[in-house]
Amino acid sequence: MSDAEKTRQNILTVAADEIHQHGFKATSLSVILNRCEISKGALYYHFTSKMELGYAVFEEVYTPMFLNVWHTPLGVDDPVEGLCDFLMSMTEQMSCSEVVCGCPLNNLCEEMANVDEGFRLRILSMQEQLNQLIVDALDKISDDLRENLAFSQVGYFIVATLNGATSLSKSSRNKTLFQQVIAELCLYIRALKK
Amino acid sequence: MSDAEKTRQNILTVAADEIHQHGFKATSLSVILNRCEISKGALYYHFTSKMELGYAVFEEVYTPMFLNVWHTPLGVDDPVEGLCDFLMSMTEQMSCSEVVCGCPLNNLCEEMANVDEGFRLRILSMQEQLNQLIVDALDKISDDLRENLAFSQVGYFIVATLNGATSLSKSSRNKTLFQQVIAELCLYIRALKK
DNA sequence: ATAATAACCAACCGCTCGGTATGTTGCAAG
DNA sequence: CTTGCAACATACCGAGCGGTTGGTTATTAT
Repeated sequence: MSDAEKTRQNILTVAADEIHQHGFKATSLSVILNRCEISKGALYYHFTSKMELGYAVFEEVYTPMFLNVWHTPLGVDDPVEGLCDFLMSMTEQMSCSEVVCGCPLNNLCEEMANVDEGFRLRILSMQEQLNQLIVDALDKISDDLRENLAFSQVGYFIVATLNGATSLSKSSRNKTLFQQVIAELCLYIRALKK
Repeated sequence: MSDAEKTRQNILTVAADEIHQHGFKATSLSVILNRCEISKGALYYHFTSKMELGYAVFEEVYTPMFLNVWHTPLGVDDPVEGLCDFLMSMTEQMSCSEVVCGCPLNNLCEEMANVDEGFRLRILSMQEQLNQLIVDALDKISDDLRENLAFSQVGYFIVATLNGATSLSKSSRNKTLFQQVIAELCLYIRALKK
């Protein structure tokens, strides 16, 4: 990797962390510059504006991260148990920053979806992809599931509840409420089976 | 009501709307001043800082609004049906601003819970009160409900899912996803009964 | 050897922000 | 009649923001 590419990747990594911690609007370019130990010229050489930097973070950091994180538990033989295991292990391995800062995708959705069309469409696409992962997984074992289930509806329900659960952990500053919601969510998911 | 009190109430109403639309940090005092047609001196006569204004909006506008909105559907003879009716009518009566701007409580939770302790504690208290309303309602008809239900857990689950649903409607800019999640939530709620 | 370009750096700009200090007005009590 | 305070208005401040401009350096092609 060339030096220039290293610089770019470093900016993306640091920016992703800052945006996760403080949101997009409250993220200061000068803080990113300080952490990367570069000048403003360097940043504006690689990105044309703060907005483009935000889009790049979304596409090159958040998107692959999310697809990867969800792909694994849904790819196993029994995605229902895969999902539940995944959710339960989330509550255990959840770092302090995740308890406090929430999910990057959900954060950006709350903050930016209604003020910037570029972010909105990227977020929407990501949500649809996640939902499709769930739908595909459920399709795979549809024989073991209850009749009359609307898979897409179920997928969005799961994603929505998970987002709401992270939101609750923000205000309580601990995992308890999150764990409770996840526990109830697992009950719901397991009840999808016949 | 004295003139001074009218001014104060007007500030609170306008600020509540601005905060709902743009979030707390992105809400500009000068915009509030313009909409209220008052000077900065007037605002700082009634409130000592932007933060105190935010707290006042939360306590004097949002809190009573939320308690009132939730109290009605949970107070009926069958709160399970009351809740479902309430949720379904929400999806119908949902105004454009609510689709786009989301729930004020959830917005503030996402934006402020991890950066300001004052907001965090107020939000947490509000969430606990809402949860208690649900728990009380379920207690009332516990004989008709399944055994081994953790009412508090169920309450937070419902609140979390609802929040996640509003989040989804932000990125899709229409009610469809919201309606789907709510429909699935109603299925879950009705399944609480024996 | 020189010219060109990629990859930066430092200084600065206009703007908006929350907040403050001081000035003004109307009414009510003495 | 005037004194005093509640209820504002006006003007200003420093800080931080995203973004721009004009260099500078190292590498590469000719």
